[in-house]
Amino acid sequence: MIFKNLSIDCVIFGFRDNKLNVLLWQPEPEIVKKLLILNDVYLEFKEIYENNPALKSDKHWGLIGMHLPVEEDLNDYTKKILEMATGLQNIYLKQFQTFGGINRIPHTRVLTVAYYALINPEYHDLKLSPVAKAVKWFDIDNLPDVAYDAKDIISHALKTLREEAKYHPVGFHLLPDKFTLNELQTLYEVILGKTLDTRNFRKKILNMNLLMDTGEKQKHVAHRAAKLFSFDMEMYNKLREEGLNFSI
Amino acid sequence: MIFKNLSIDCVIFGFRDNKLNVLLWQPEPEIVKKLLILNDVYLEFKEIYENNPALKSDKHWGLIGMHLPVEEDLNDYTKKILEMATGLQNIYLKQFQTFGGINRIPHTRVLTVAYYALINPEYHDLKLSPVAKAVKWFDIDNLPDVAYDAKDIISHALKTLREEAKYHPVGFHLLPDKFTLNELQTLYEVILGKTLDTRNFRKKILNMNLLMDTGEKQKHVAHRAAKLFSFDMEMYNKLREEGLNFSI
DNA sequence: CCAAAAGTGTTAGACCTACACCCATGA
DNA sequence: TCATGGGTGTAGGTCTAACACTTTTGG
Repeated sequence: MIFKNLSIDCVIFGFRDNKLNVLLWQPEPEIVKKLLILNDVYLEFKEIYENNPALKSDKHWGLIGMHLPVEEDLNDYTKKILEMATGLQNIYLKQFQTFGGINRIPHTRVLTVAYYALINPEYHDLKLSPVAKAVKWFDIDNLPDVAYDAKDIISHALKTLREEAKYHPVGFHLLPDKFTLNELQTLYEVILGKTLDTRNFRKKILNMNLLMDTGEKQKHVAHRAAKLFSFDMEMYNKLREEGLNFSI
Repeated sequence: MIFKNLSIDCVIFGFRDNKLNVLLWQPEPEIVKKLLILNDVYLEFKEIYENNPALKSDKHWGLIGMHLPVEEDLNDYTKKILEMATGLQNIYLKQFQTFGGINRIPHTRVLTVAYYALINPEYHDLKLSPVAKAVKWFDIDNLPDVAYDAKDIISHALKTLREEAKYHPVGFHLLPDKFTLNELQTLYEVILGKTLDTRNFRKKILNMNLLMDTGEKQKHVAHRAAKLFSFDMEMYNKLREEGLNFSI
């Protein structure tokens, strides 16, 4: 049994080509069917699906999400949805808002608990996901037509992420294990929406003792190769707890 | 019609006797009945009520909240609940988390959208509320027995409030319109859980240009009378947007 | 050797911290 | 006049902001 009036949506952020992207899906009938069978909720879901023509449109994309089964824990089930959609485990995930407007979805009343997730698209293996064919990254400044109030949800997620990134070192989840200082700087410029001074940025970051020099360097680049850093989990967890001021 | 598996809970914070307090209620049958009739949802609510013996206990207190009527907007309805419970309008209110654990409430599955509110107890008129007799302030470090997972919800609310207070000037909602710098300092000491240096606190606060000297002073106090300040709404809104570092 | 990005240091000003005494008031 | 809390200044250290050139690499 699922809650017909309660769904979960995930705004999955990734950092690609120096831009923030969001992972959206387009529910194709075959894929939806597969998903539903996997979850033993076919009939109920089918009803919801049939009653929502927008879900079948091939012009509209949607946030990755589902209705919550009655017997599932809210947070745990969201993790399952994410694993299914990305093939990744241990994703950074944050519940940020529950949307409960009256007319957000026509002809029915559904509340949506919204989460955002931060992943590194490099590690995201579309082939591992049963919904692979319908999943695609979109530049956050260039979203397609999107179902219902997904745009609101995305912009709210972005606002919350920006706020969080000011004071907590969350941005790292969007990078590969090894990254250059310039990649990190660009990421923060994109998240915070302003340009940063390179020298000051480096000083500040390195002073936090958050980064470890891996000893490796970039390879095959047509310019001086940059050092690769990874981040120190222990310090990361400490700074996450304490908070920090990143509003450079 | 109400959502039987979706409720709203409000953690209402007030600042009394130099301590953070929470407003809790004890649903007495008469009062519950009144509430239910007011909301035209008597029968459904009665069923929920009858099936939850904990709600009738006179040992347990609960957060102020109700199930959401299907035709009501989530945020708007929460405001209504608050107005009903406190007699106040325009309360500072923040949705901070939706609780969706499987066994949070025995024998039934209810998800709860939780909010916290900040009010100044001075202005809170119990007589204006239809649930007046059952409502009481409790010191946050000295809570009574509480229904279900209310303790979790309260401690989560407190954590979120602390986090918010570090970077946004929200504490002011807990004070009367006119207050002394020492009241403000004590409030921040309580919220942040540490003592602050008086001289440094004053310098920092006054430098923000957030406070206006009302020209008035305390009266009838057995010591030098302190200046009364109010705060500048314009600057307040600016600082709320921008964020600030209050982690003194 | 050229293009492209990596990497680096200094200075002036702002802000933070630590710290101790006199002042105004009512009882 | 005393008890109580209100109110103030300074100095040293740390952090921030602004700013331009040299280094390394592959093509």
